[in-house]
Amino acid sequence: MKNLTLKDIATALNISVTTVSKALKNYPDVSAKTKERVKAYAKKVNFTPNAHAAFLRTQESKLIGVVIPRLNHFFFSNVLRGIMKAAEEKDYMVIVLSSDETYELEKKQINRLLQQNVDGILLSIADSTHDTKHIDAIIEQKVPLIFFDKYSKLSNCSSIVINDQKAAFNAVEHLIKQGKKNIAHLRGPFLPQNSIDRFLGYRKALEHYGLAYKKEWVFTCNQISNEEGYAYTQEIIKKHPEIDAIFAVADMPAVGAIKCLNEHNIAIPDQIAVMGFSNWRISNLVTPTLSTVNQPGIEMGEKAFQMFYREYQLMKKNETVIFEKIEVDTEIIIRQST
Amino acid sequence: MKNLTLKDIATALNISVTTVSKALKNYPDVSAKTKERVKAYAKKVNFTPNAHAAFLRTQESKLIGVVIPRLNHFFFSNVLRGIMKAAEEKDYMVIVLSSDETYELEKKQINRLLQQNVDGILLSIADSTHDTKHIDAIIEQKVPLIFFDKYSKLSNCSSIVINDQKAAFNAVEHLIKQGKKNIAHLRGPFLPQNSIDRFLGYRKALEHYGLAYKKEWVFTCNQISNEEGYAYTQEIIKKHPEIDAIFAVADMPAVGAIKCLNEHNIAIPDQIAVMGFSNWRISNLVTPTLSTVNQPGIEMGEKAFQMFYREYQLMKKNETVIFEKIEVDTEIIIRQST
DNA sequence: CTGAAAGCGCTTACAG
DNA sequence: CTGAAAGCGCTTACAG
Repeated sequence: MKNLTLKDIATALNISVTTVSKALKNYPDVSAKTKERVKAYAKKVNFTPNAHAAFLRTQESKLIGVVIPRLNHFFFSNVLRGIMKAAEEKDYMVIVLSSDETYELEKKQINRLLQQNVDGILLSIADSTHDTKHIDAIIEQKVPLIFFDKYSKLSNCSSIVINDQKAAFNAVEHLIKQGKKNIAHLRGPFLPQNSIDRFLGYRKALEHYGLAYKKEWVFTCNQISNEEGYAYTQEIIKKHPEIDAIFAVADMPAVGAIKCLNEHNIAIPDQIAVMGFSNWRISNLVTPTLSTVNQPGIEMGEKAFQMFYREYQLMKKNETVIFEKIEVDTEIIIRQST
Repeated sequence: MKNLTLKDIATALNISVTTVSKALKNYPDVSAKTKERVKAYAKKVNFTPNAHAAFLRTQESKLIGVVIPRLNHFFFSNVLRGIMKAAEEKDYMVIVLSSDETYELEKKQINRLLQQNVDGILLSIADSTHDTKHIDAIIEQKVPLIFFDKYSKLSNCSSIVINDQKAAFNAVEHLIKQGKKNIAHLRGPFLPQNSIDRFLGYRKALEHYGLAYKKEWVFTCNQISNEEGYAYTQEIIKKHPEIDAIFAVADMPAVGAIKCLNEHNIAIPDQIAVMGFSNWRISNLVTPTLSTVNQPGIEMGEKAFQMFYREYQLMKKNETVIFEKIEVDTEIIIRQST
């Protein structure tokens, strides 16, 4: 069964293509009777307009592109779910591409999306992205661009992020209020803003509550893996017996820390409390369950799409777009480890 | 900066649109010199052809659609990664849609993809899908369709799956070889073929090794959750002290089982061994680490795309397509819990 | 209220 | 080797 066209319908009903097109789009200058005939027939033969042909005229593809650093990552999967859900409501479809955290691939994927004439691009930039020419190209082409989670401060467009600094501050504050005084930090690598911000939030909380900050208590997890969390915790036990709490940049290192503490029969949280970040599913499955910071990925995804949609509508009307910087609220999840 | 067209290039170089088009596509009947000029210029101005206009002529969108039951599911994320990776190599992009395990949404998403003129559809059907009219529509429109993981036996197309029955057989066989004799099964719900097959594999292994099958030892996890695993394990401890091993339909219930056994200080695997299924990341993070069956999601995704690509190429040449049923090998991962 | 015609940006059969 | 022209399937300004 070949795909039907307007022409097929026009021929079948013995009217013009113009009228068919107008009838299907509810133009006011078509008689109710004709509209009814056309619509009934279109439905009967299950007609769907050719999206590509329509694009050529309307310049609207009803497609957006999403570029994420990695796909099988719980947080990004959630963001993607949110995006897809919101897109669905506006009858948009989503092309998903991964940058694998590399600058080169990110650049390539953006070019592919522009070539495909997506109506907008939602991007979470790769850790290794060091310049923004490819990003500026999007903006120059007047394609709405929304950053989510990881963004470039240099680019002139909207973004939706969580306030990592504040979230980390709150997490560490919680540890302090539990009576902890010597708090170690398993931080992330130096490049993505997130891990810098979480580190800064950690420092600020210590400062705010008059606690010591010692750089020997900060350990860098370049892979953000549980293995690193495990290894550093071993080091902490051996060399820093004064430490009574660990705040990790993410749940994986925190899970590694818990594993290590369990194996050494160190009481969690009494001897050492552990706080994660992200609220991955696993945080609720380890023993003891892990206190963490919830990052509302689905909500972020939904809002990111809505931001695109708003800007796109304005752009179509040639109205000026004022860019937004939205911060989504995080939430401390208190479980057994603190 | 407006998008450039062939015409812009033609004007700039003072040659015809035809020649520009041919030069860019390396037609043999264009002089090397002209080709070079055109290509150099196109590169300089960063020209990319309009995909929609090209489609109108070629009927090739370089887009495939993927419909999965749910997105933030470790296995499907992996499949998607594999699909995207293989697609990338052939310069395809992937539209991802979720059916949320519902028949209605699955139907709708397929229609949307057909309307978008994707070159092919990769589908893992929803648990609740009970008829296949929407699927037949794909086949009728001569759009290559590949089932992955969850498929409908009724539809005439290719599929790539794991042999759940065999995988489950091997998993249970492993428990038996560890000396276990009274093996319980936390099975999945009744609808998806996977959970039926895993159950059948379990029964076959018992039968093959002359062990008792008792239906009181089989528990249905409708949500495939760790809570169910936990609750059923509690029941097992109380009412079926003879049970010395648990084989779960998936890792989550197995993790719940481990948690329950840990809390009751029941030695794993000496008193009760636990075997999961899927090799989710968590299986390596619980204590004791969970033995499980690895489902090679990435590989399945890559192959699924390649199957589509092969069929699509044949179809373009009007050659007959012989459908394939591919089974991807699973692998038993032995860790501390068995 | 209806329809003929132009045009979106490509590709390709055909002519020269 | 180059180019004029038709056509893919729509939308919409314009004429009647």
